[in-house]
Amino acid sequence: MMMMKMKMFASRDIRDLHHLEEEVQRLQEVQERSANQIALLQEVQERSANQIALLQEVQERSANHIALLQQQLANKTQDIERLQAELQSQQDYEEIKTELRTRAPTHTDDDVLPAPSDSADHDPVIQSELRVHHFCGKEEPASDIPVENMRSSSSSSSSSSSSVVFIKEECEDEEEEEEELDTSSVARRVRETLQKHRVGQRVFAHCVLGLSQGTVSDILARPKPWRSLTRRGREPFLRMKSFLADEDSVQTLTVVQQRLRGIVPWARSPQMSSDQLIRNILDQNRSELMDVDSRSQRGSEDVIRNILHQAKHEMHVTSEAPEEVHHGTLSPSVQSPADFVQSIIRKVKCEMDEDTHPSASPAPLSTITHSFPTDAQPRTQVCVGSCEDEILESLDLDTVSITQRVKEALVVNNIGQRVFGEEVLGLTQSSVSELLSRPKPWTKLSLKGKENFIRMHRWLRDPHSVQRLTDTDQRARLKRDSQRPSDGFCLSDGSGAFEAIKRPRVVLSAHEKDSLRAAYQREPYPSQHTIERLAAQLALQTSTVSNWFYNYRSRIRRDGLTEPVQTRTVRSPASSSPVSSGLLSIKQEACDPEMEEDTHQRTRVSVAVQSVTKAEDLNELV
DNA sequence: TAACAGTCAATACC
DNA sequence: GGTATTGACTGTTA
Repeated sequence: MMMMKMKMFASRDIRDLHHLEEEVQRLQEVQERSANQIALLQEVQERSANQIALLQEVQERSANHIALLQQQLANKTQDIERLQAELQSQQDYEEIKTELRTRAPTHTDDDVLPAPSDSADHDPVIQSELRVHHFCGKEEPASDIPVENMRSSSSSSSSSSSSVVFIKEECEDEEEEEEELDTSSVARRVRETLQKHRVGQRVFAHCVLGLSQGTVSDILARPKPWRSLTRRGREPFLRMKSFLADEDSVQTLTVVQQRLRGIVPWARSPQMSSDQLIRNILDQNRSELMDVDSRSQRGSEDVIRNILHQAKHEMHVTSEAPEEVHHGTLSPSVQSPADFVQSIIRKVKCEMDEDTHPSASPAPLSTITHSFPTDAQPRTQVCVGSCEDEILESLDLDTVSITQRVKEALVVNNIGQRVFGEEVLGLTQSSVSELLSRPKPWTKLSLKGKENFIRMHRWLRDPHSVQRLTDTDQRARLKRDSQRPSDGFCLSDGSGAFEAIKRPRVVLSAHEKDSLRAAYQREPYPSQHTIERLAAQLALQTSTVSNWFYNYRSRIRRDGLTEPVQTRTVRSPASSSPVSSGLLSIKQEACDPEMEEDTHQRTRVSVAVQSVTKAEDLNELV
């Protein structure tokens, strides 16, 4: 009995002991957690202190920028006043006009250029320059047919190509397309002609083919065989053929080139492009509006009239160049003259409002982001002047952090990349996808590339941005649902005029890609001969091969620059790719952009990624 | 003027 | 249906 009682006590003691041990363990855990929390709090406190210090620094920088801006604006105003005085003193306008006309003896300005506006007497310099810009800029004119022998009816140039000035009657002879052209010969002859007459590819590209210089360079350097060209691809060669057949066309192009090189040399520096001229006009508008503000609306009517006047000039340019006129751009979607003029005034005023009230937004970003509209035309870039360039250069955003936060916000709020892209960045879903998954370091971005991150940054800072986007998304969904045709297909305008002829997308096979990759390893910058040989071997078009090399190099570089994830895949050193100055503490070989999924061919290496979060990162401040 | 950066559209993928 | 990829394109840069 005694023994049994002792055993009972013993077992109770053991249980108590276990309980005590568990209690102690729990207490230790609690203690540990508390210690961690204290450490965390200290860290947060420390970080907050740093942020406050940085905020002060940024505020200081802001103040400096504002002072700089004010100084530069004052300087500009003085310059403009001086220039206006000089312009008024110009007495040789008629002489200059005469001289301009005599530059093209067989084709008068009135032939070459669109009808002058009702304000032709405004500014001879701007007039002349705008005319040249108009003539040679990228455009889709319905009636911009400059030279007599270039004339085609406005109705005949309703196709995608603009200029196409040297084709007398486009597609008037359908049978011509049946005739096989020696594209190499045509390209060679065009190259020789351009060289002989010292006409640049840019002028030729815009005025004759309605294409960009880069595209024309490619066409001339690597003409595809006639038989492998699509109808669309044959068009430039037909135009080139007509161009070669018409001596007047060559002469006219020479005149155009000369005009671009040397027209009214006293009006601008040799480096100044027509685009810059338009930019200057907008800068001038801005200064004038600043005058309006600062002088209590004194003379406001004159200023506004002047702006309207200049806007009309721009409209003259852009209405026939609906794509984009750089810098002084206006959205192609702006259709009516009234809208056009209003948009200029609105945007310039908007800029001025923000410039003149810098204190409304303390962060330096506020002084530049006003250039990026919040409406549905985000690609429109107005007046990115030298001041803003300077500010942009001084910024240093953490692109990885921005994209991560944007991605989180989109996921949490169930917002799609498509909506975000269209509403916030003015980009397509695919571009957003690329941007978010592979953000380049800030320092490696061009000015244009930085814009996207500034927009995202601003979007993140805006407390109402998510709600707005959610609303927009819902409205878009409702609209889509209500407009969705029952049969899933409809013509855009009933006439089928806008029905695009879809070109089948080239999809390279695994074998073709392997061959191209192997070729890249041997020769990252293949010669023309190599490209042709590869194209022949793989039965591909030369442009496909060269495009593949361009894209491959580009994406190799991109993947060398961007590494947002903690783990990445790399290939053997033998297939190394160019790497850039590093944000990565351990810089690995850039992975093959087209081998991303092919884990069997690579080793997976964990890479410690150095935190790219810089202390001065503005993101930390918001 | 060749190469590049940025982008789009088609399409593959999940 | 949303996202990622990629061939092709345009405008810019060196």
